[in-house]
Amino acid sequence: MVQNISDKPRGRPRAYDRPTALKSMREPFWEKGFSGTSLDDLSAATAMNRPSLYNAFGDKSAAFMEVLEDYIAETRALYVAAFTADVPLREGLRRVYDTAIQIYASEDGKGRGCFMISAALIDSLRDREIAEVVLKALHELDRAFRRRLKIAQQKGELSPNADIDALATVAITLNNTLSVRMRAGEDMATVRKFIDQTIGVICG
Amino acid sequence: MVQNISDKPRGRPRAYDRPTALKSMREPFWEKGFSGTSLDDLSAATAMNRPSLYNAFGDKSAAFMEVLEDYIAETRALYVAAFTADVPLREGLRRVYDTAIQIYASEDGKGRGCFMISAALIDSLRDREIAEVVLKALHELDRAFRRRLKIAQQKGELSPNADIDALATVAITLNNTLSVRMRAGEDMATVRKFIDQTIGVICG
DNA sequence: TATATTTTGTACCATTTTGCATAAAACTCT
DNA sequence: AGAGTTTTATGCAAAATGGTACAAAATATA
Repeated sequence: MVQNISDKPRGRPRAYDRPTALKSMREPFWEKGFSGTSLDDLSAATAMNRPSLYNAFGDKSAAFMEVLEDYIAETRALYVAAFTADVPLREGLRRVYDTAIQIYASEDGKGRGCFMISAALIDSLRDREIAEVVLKALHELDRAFRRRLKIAQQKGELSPNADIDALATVAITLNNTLSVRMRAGEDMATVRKFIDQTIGVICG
Repeated sequence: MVQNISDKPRGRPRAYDRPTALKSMREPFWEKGFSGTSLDDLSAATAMNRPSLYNAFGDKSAAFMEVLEDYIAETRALYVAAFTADVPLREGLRRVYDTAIQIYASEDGKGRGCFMISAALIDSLRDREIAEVVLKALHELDRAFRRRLKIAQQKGELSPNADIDALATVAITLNNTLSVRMRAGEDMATVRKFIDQTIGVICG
């Protein structure tokens, strides 16, 4: 018997929206990391009380993993849009890095970096699953950069002799560095200069 | 009146060596971060009891700052040695990255990344002083890369037309990325490939 | 309206954590 | 040897934290 999604469930209706709560938990985790975030922080961020949190997401560790995976899924879509835009390579790369910058900056303008790199990796030694999920997502981005440069080469935007994988590595390392620098509070002029310089090296 | 360093102090002698204790505290902080490390962890790592820790380093926050600054001072010396070696650029860059890899790998072979990037930056939003210290140290490394490439250009190892600052940025972003990837458990073959590829792009 | 069901809100418990108080220990100086 | 000084060791108090029990609230169904 399949549960009809439109059936209203039996008991008291939930006061929270699960996807919204996930995004709300992202904030304290992003700012303070797993260990630095208390259940009270999560409770305050989501406006849910503790038992509801447990019922919805399990313990703190499970909640963090789900927030991490939700972040990856959400940002993947943003990156894909930038990577698949049918524009010249220079403009394409710029869109990818603009996407990164937008993700890595919090709404108040303060940089906080990539959630994976800035907030999740600290626990990669304690929790192997975190390391695996993050590494897999990083590799997915790596492949996207390589694909993008290969397409550019096929279109004649890059020399047929160019070492595409090596240039992709240059593009990849910038992306990881953007996270590090924005979390460290690097001024945006420097960040943009890094981007311009790297695109210059890649596109010649 | 200047205190004679050879004078034995008056009371019960310390059972710990301050610099050694600093390095011991580095381990749990590196692995678990500031929030994830308890005073019991520090006590166990240093074999000092709590009151001695307080007397020697102040509270946990002050201890972390001192560990961070000690790490920066120690690794600075290692990097300087690599940067100032009188060898061809390719070899010089390789030595710098070999230094980084050695620092970023723990003794049991598991990668843990740069202490600043992997362990300190998570608290950069909470503690502005951490952000400032880390950013300053990153900039110092940035300048070292630029200087090294400038020297190579003067020696004719790089084209007079080459955009040295742009190439330095490529070198810099690899270094930051090495930390990220090693913390994420990237396999060393991939890490070394990143290095080879980046050196290839810089040195042509 | 009564009952079953699910969520919410309050309160609570056990553990961990930070920080400190106090006395014993180990040393120097007189 | 005795007094003075500094560190160590034990232990404790207050607060924070993770997790849960339980009754009240809100809904669908009979």
